[in-house]
Order: sequence, then C-alpha cells, then structure tokens
Amino acid sequence: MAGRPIECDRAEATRKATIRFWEHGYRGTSVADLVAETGLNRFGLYGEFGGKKGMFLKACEGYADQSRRCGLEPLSKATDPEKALQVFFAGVVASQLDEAKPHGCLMINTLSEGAFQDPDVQRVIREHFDTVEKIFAEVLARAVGKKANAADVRHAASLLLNNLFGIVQMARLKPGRPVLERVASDAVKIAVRTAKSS
Amino acid sequence: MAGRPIECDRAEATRKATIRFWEHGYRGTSVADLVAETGLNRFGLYGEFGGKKGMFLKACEGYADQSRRCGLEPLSKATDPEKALQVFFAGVVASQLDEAKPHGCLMINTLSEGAFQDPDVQRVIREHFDTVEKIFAEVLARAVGKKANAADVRHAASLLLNNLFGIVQMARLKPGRPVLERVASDAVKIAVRTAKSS
DNA sequence: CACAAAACAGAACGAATGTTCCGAAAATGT
DNA sequence: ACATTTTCGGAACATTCGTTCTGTTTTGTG
Repeated sequence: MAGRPIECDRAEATRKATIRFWEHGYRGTSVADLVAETGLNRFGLYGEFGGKKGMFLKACEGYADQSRRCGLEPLSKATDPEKALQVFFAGVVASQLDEAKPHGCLMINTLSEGAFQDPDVQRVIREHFDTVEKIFAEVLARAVGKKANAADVRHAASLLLNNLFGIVQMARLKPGRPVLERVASDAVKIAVRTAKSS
Repeated sequence: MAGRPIECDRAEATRKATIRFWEHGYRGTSVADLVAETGLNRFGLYGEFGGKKGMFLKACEGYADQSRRCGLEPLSKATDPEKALQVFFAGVVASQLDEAKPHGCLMINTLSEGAFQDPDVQRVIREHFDTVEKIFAEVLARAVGKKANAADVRHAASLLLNNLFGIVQMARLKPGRPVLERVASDAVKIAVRTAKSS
C-alpha cells in the first residue's frame, strides 16, 4: 500500500487543457501539447484522465459546469428577469471580445468538430444546451408572468439559444462591438416579446 | 508540345473534395482521403491544386459561389422580398435537415476551425459573409420601401445573419424540424419589422 | 534501513500525416 | 515507328500522431 504520491494537480491540469482545447479544438491539440501545457507527464495523463479523449471530456465537463455556474445561475436567481437576460448576453459579447480568452465557446466549437461524433462528448454538449435552453425558458416565463403560455415560452427560448449560437459565431468575423451588442440586446427584447405574444 | 493528356476533371474533383471537407473539415481530411475521394492521383492533386490547402481553397470558393448562385440570386431577383427571405430561410432549414448532405455549412464550419487562421481562407469566408449580409440588407431595404433607414436596414441584416449562423449550429442538435422552421420564420419576420421601425 | 509500491521521464511503437520523387505508361508531333 | 513530353501509380521522405512500455526515482511501510 505504499508508493510515491501523485504530483499532478488535476484541477489545474484540467484548466490548462481546457484553454488549449478551447483555442485549438480537439483535433488541433496533440497529446504532446497537453503534456507541455499541463505539466503532466504521459503517465499521469493516461493514468488520471485515460488519454486524450478522457482529458477532453473532463475539459468539456468543467467548462460546462463553469459556464452554468457563472452565466446561468445569476439568471435563475435574478429578480428582474429581462434585465438579467440583458446582462447575460452582454456578458457573452464581452467574453467573445475579450482578447485574453480564446475565441468562441468550447461547447459551440465542439458542435461542429469531429469530436462531436463521439457519444460521450455529444452527451455532455447536448446536456449543456438542454440546460441552457431550459433556464432560458424558466427566466422568460418569469419575465412574462403568470399568463405565460408554455409553448410560446419554449419557442422564445429557442430563439434565444439560436441567437446565442449566432453571436458566438458572428464574433469570429469581428464585426465590431456595437454590432454585437445591439444584436444581443435585440435578441433578448425580441425573445421576451415573443414569449408574451400568443 | 506533346504528352499524355490529363485525366482529371477539375470541376468534378473539386465537387468531391468539397463534400469531404464539408463533412470532415480541413483538419479531418487527409491528402489520402482526397486522393481516394476525388480519384485524382497525388501528382494531379499537387500539380492542379497545389496541395491540400489549394484544394481546400478551391472547394471553399466553389461552395461560396454555388451558395450565392442558388441561395442569394433568387433573393435579389424576387418581386416579393419578404416572401423571398422566407423561402430562403426555409431552404436553409431544409438543407440542414437533408440527410443526404453533410451537416452544417462549409463556410460556417470553417469559421471555427484552425483553417480560418489562414489568410487566404479567411479572405474567402469574410468575402462570402460580407456578400450575404449585403444582399440581406438590399432585400430588406426593398421590403421596407422608400422610407427605409440605412442604419436600421443594416442592423436588421446583422440580425438575419446572426440567425442564419444560429440555425445552422442549432440544427446540429437536431431539435426537430418544426422548431427550426419556426425559428427561421420568426427571424425573417423580426428582421423585416426591425428594418422598418426606427 | 530495506522493501515494495507508485509515479516519473522519456524512449519506443506502429500508424498516419503532407509532400516529394522516380520509373513506367501513354499520347502527341514528326 | 520513333522520340519526346506529360501524366500516372506508388514508393519514399521526414514528421507527427496517440499510445504503450521500460528503466529510474521517489515515497510510504514494516
């Protein structure tokens, strides 16, 4: 039962790997890159994460978790739902324009990558966006009030998710901050209006 | 001036290569794949296209060209602009749901791939979406009529492009045809209304 | 202080990558 | 028919890929 204790800091390694995957994608990241970036050695990488794919899964799970904790939880707790949505989307735009971060969103990037074909990866991504859409719907319902129609709210949430996808992709073309901000702002206004009208 | 005549059909080879890149991306397509798919041999591939990147560029150019010819030209020529936009977006949805075609859109897929970092590739993609947005704006202006405000129209075109991006990404999650169709339909309605209101 | 257990560092693996090169085959011009 | 020119088919190239394996070092336990 004795033995050398592990050196690796799983959390920190996952964080580093996430950045790398986020910026270069699954295919664009080699195990050598991961070793260099995370400080792990191959032994640890395979022992603790089960290789490249395992590491990618952990990265995705962590990213989704963080996204929901930082972005979505404030939405659920907000007293002014529409305002909260505006803040959320403004945050998305700001995040996309932040040059210190990789471009795009790891979840959305992965949607159009080969890695999405993997069942485990697909599960994480789908689960994430299911949650996002669900929370959108919940917040929209609160914004509308008691007379909310469930179908309209669900549809408005789809619109919102659609625009979220759009904004992140659009940001890659660097159309300028005002354009993105107005698109984001309008997307929220329109979604709220859609959720109301039947 | 004599010599064996070339066997390769450039147009057909480009078409085949386009399918492959569209489905698997730049990174996910190897030269061996291209050789197998197009029927070209390596000699022809390098001689006629200048290698993998050259082939990808030709594929992108051809795809953009075809997209504009089939999707956008009807928009420009339409007598009923709003109806034409509806038809256009319905076509996009149908295309995304068509299981005979690869998923997504080569242009949009490439936006979030490493290949987008290449200046030549980036030029083709940007040019394409500039054109798309410009035609959206032109059609929206016609839908609004003489009293169209240029800034509003431009913004509405951004909204439309944003939703186009969204729909294509959203389709990967396979949310069901009705959802996509309603998102598409609403996106057009909203854009037209936005272009009108000042 | 040994002994065993675990992790480290990196060599080694076969397969796949994009590209280049070369002998064989084929078609044209004389 | 012959020589020349060009393509063909695939071998060969050096890298790089993800993964495995093998000594060596470091730790905890008896």
